[in-house]
Amino acid sequence: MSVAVTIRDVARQAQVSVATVSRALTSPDLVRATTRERVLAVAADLGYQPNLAARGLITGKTGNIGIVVPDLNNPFFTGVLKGVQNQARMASHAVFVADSDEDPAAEEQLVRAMAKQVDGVILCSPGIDEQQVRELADATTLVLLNRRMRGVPAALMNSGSGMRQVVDHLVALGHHRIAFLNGPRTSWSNKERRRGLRIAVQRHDVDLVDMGPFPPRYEGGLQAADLAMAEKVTAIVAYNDIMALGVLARLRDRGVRVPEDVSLTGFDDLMFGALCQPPLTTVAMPVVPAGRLAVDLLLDRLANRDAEVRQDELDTQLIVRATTAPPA
Amino acid sequence: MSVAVTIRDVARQAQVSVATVSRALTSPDLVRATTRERVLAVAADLGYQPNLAARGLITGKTGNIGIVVPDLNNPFFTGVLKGVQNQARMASHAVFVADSDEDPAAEEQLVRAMAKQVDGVILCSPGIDEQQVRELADATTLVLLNRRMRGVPAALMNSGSGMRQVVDHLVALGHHRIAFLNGPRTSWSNKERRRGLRIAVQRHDVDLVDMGPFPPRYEGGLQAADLAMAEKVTAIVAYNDIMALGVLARLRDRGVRVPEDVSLTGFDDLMFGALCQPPLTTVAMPVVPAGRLAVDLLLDRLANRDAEVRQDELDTQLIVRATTAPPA
DNA sequence: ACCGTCATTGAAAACGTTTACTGTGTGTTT
DNA sequence: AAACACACAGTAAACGTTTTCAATGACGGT
Repeated sequence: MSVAVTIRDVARQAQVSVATVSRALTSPDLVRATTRERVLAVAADLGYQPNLAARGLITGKTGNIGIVVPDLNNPFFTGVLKGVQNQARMASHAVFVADSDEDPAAEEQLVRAMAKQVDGVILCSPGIDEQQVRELADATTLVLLNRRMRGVPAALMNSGSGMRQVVDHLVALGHHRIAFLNGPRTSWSNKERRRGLRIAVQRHDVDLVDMGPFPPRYEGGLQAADLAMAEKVTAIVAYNDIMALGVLARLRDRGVRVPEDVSLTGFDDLMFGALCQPPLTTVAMPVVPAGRLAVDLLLDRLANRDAEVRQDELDTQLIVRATTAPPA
Repeated sequence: MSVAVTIRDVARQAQVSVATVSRALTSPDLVRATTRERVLAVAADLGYQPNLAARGLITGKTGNIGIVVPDLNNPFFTGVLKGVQNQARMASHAVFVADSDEDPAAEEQLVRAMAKQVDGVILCSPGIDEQQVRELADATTLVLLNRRMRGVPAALMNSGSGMRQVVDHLVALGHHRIAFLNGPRTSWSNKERRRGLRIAVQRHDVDLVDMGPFPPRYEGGLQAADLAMAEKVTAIVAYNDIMALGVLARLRDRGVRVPEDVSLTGFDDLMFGALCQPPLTTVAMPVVPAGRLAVDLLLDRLANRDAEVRQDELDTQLIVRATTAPPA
């Protein structure tokens, strides 16, 4: 455990005042070149790293950003986290992460706890209610991810467009009766996907069977599969990949062939969709870019607090693999 | 954006000195009950939250812990992260996370950058070399995850025991010639798994074909599958689940049936191993508990710096699913 | 009545920075 | 030659806490 080297140590060894050291490091143009170099050399030599806490105390900026997600085991959120991490590093910011275990109450508390230690927080919370989000936006600088709300900056993914691509694809294959397996009704994502789907469907001659809600997990898919088959649909659009995998497993157990007997699509493009058999047709969500974008929006907002509120939308992309085909 | 309320505001409103407020919050028994209550009431009323940075400045403790992982997209590490997050929250610590993108150089730099802002860091770094880890251990309080090193606390998972269970299982099924597909040679995990395998194999009459190294990913499995089949083995033990999935896909494409023609095992028990077809026999790593344990070890060490170095080991568990069967 | 103990509080120093404010000297303009 | 601007560097105040030290008063024992 090496003892901490402070700005004072550097100052002494470089024969200057602490102010000069500080300036040499943070506003180089304020000190003469020769002095600056001497200071920097000493600093490097001693392995000096400024104490961010002390700096933050006076500047009011911590150089940290926070992100709270509902579940770190969900690849969707870790993708986002990866993007956040990455972009934050580029801007030499550190990242606080908190996992709420899908508990909206915890989410609110976590954001508040973070608020003191970060310049702003990125909130991935499909569940928490609008009123509370607004209060949080008051308490700290907030950026929402994959959720739109008036007056709050947001990094969005255009799932409507993804759903349109799905429908166009299925219709082109000749499907006329399609089931949608809803995820949680209250989730912003589900609303968006459902909305996109309905709009897309209206442009074609297609029956949409709106089913659920189901838990957005493997088990939800197992349960939904039989219900969907009973509706005599020729294609099933699942709320997300994990559910689709559940559907796939249940259909296989029942001897229903995919895509020969029924087509199936997922949403999110989690890695294992590509690895399973047959590989899953799905919509790729730009999660990592979205994480990046969220950081940009946050930093942007911090830089000039009274610019217009940006809500940027990233495009999604249909990935056609092997679970979709013309109906029998 | 609410203005920050400081300890001074509380002091003024409660008609006491700042010292008393501080005491009321951090060492309640030092102030008279009636005063304490008044202070606490005012604090709650104003929504006062102490500024951790300022506190840290004087106490030397930040109340934060850091974790650096090679890849946030790898479920193994996010499992650990989840455990860390969880346990840290219990101890009211916040968590810094950094993703090194598998770059050992970045890992070192990230740990150093974190060092100033955290009380200690948990390092999940199979790759970084021992000398550097030692230097880092000097710079901050370090706990290693899934890697053993003299003098450094570590949260370990007993992969040796997992490998023994795999071998016993395969031998019981009647296998005599088994391939092991190595992951990266330098990785501590690979060494451990390989060591466990070799020891287990010696107790039986079994030929072990030691192959690789292969990249520990899907593509590595694709590549390894053909090589392993050429060795006329009846069972393949892959370094991890992702590789095993690659093997599975390649074998299916070649028309080799699993488990009828060849048995296959993975390692890690990532979720999708259970979801694929056929479900993968593998070894479950207690990743979340390991994350928890790491936090405990870290906090322990911080509490009394000169206690003995703990290196605790968690048990692994063979999960028999459908990719293993008696040889043809 | 005096002394010592103890509980309770306040004043002020410290933590490691940044940043106004001040003070030098140098060069340029008149 | 005087005046002035300016580049550079130092002094000290601030940021929001915790903690040492000292002060006050109450109380019990002699």
